[in-house]
Amino acid sequence: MGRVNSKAGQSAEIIIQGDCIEAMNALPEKSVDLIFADPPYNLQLGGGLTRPDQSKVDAVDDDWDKFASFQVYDEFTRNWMNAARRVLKDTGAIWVIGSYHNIFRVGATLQDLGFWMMNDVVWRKSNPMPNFRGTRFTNAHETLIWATKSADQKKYTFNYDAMKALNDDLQMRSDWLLPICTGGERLKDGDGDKAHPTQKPEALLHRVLLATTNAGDTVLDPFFGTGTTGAVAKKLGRNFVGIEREERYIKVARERIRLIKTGAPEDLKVTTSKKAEVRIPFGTLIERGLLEPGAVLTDPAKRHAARVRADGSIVCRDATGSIHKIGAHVQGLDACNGWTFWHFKTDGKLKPIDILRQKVRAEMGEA
Amino acid sequence: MGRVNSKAGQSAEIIIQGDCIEAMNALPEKSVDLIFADPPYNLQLGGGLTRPDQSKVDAVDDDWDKFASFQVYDEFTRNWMNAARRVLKDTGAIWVIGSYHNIFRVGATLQDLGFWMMNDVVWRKSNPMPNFRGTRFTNAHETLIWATKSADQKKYTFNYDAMKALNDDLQMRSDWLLPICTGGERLKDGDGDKAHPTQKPEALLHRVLLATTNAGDTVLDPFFGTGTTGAVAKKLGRNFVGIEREERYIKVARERIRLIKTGAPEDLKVTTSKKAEVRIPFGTLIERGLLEPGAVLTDPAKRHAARVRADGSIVCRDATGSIHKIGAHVQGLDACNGWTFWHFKTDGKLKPIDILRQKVRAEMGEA
DNA sequence: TTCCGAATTGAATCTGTTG
DNA sequence: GCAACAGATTCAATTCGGA
Repeated sequence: MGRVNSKAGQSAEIIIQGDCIEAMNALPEKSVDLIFADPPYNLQLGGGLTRPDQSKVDAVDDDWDKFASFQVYDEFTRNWMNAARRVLKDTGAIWVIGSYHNIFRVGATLQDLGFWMMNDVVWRKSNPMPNFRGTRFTNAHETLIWATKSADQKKYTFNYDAMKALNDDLQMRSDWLLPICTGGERLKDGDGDKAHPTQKPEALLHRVLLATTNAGDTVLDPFFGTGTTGAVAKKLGRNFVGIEREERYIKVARERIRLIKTGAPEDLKVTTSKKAEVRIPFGTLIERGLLEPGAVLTDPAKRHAARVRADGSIVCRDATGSIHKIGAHVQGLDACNGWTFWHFKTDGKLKPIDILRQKVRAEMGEA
Repeated sequence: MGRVNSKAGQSAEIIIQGDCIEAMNALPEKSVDLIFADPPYNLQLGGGLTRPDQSKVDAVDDDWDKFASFQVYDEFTRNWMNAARRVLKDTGAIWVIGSYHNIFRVGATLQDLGFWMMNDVVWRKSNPMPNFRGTRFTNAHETLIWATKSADQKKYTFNYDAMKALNDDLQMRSDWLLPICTGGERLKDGDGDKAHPTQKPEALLHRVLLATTNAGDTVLDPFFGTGTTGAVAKKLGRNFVGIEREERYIKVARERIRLIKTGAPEDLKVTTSKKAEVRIPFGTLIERGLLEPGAVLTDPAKRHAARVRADGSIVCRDATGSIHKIGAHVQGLDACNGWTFWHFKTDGKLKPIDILRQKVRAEMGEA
């Protein structure tokens, strides 16, 4: 076990190689604001699975997902959660993600240890793997649990208005529709194979960190893998500590995070008060990486320019608000359809942001 | 405790008033096909919970009693689940619905008792109650767990094709979007207040029963409430046994169910899978003269050719065997469905031999 | 270069009957 | 109980290759 990467200064990025329990016990107590944990799911797969076209499904058969029994898994869970609890500030919170194989044990253990559940959140996958044999319902979601350190903890971070802004000025619900991690975001090893079997999408972490941390907070991920938590934390100006046992994952994570740029502080500010109404969640574009925080939008004639912030609000000179509100403001009008007014540059051409919305709609299928 | 309503004949509708554990223990073992359970999680409303030693549990909403209350709840859960397990047929299954307050304990207990999870299913509420104080995500879903009696249980009911038909010919996913129970469906008492605080929508039970029971099966609901399970079971031609402690809920349930009419048998038929159809050996086609010995079969691209022999085996170059074996062999695969792979020429066109099988099935159906 | 069809792939507790 | 074998079974998104 050893510290791999540590940077002093305004942004701490720490990756520790080793067992997560030992590593957490070596950290100062009550030192982190949020823990995001993606522990092994304890899948119990039978023989090989083939698709109808007889191709083979690449199973998660790694050693780190092998447990002898529920009892052994529960003990593992209690141990890492106790270590996590120690390093968590009293005002801190924890997120754990899992599937039906493990999430009920995870949830019960959280409660047993005194964590207090705020929500269970369902990640609905827009493109899950089908059930090839027609034996069950398509396993189309995973479950996240968000819990504070204790029941009597009244202070915790929840950026309610930022979530609302991200969701078209409707309260963010407990079910989130997001695609799984594929395409360019999916990290590959030298052979072109996936670098990690269970890489999570950045959009998921974006929402988690935006909702329950503030810029400058420290996020701990005890099952760091290829570093999605670190990548999004850096992008959003949060400090992070990642712990990972496998050197090969750390290597990938370091290179990945090296290339990430932190958004400018003014872009990372999130809405703290009510804003004008919007119809389509513009924030989804940022969450999904179609626009970066800090991206510049202009009108077709380039008379006005605005900067995009992480929660989907935009800034033009002194004014902050939705794409519609700011669009109306700069034109001196009462109303404006921001989707067609604001443009972004791609391939040297200005295009309305509405084409990005269409892209998202196409990807997400139903509303 | 007493039996309130029992009807002999083709459709059994039984409502039992009393404690669900005692009542289940009084039923014959291995007698029900499906259990649907909506257990209480608010221990105060659950009322009359007792510890194993029969001592009364007092108010459990104080922080100091959180751990004690989880233990008591787990004990309660183990007790009713064990009783449920006893009355369940070996081919039977159980559904349990809950929210984050109790579902993790319920799920872990199911696993501890040997039930085998098939899916966790998310009921997404299209019209959830908002979070008025803006302190959390809108609690917009509940979780259902579908589990069979044991891991090595190979036979269970899942009407895959019926679910697929219900979902526009796409596999039914594990997330279901349904409205909460309101309007005319919501039962009221004499004062116009809701008769039961957590009445479930019939649409939810409709999907559960259609997916995992057949007409004529017996469904048990140990927390019957105002009888949604019974109402839908009757509508769909399933027998049911409902157990409920409170007389006032039973009264409402009886009147409700009395008004329900069972659908006509032909309307209750659902789309079935090919697996359920009669098996036709390939040799039958030759026997019946639909293919002559010596007939030539090819794949759609005409890359491979095989000759049919009198006993239903086929020959391709040196290899002899079943249509499936040879189909797999020539493609270099482990398996192949010979019915759809091999084609024969008729009217100058290539057609899969599967249409001949369909012809035989149609003829057998008439006979 | 662009467009269209084919191929690939993702945290999966993934068959049933006969001999 | 195990081996052999029949034969049923997939959605969304991206990438690749040929026209």
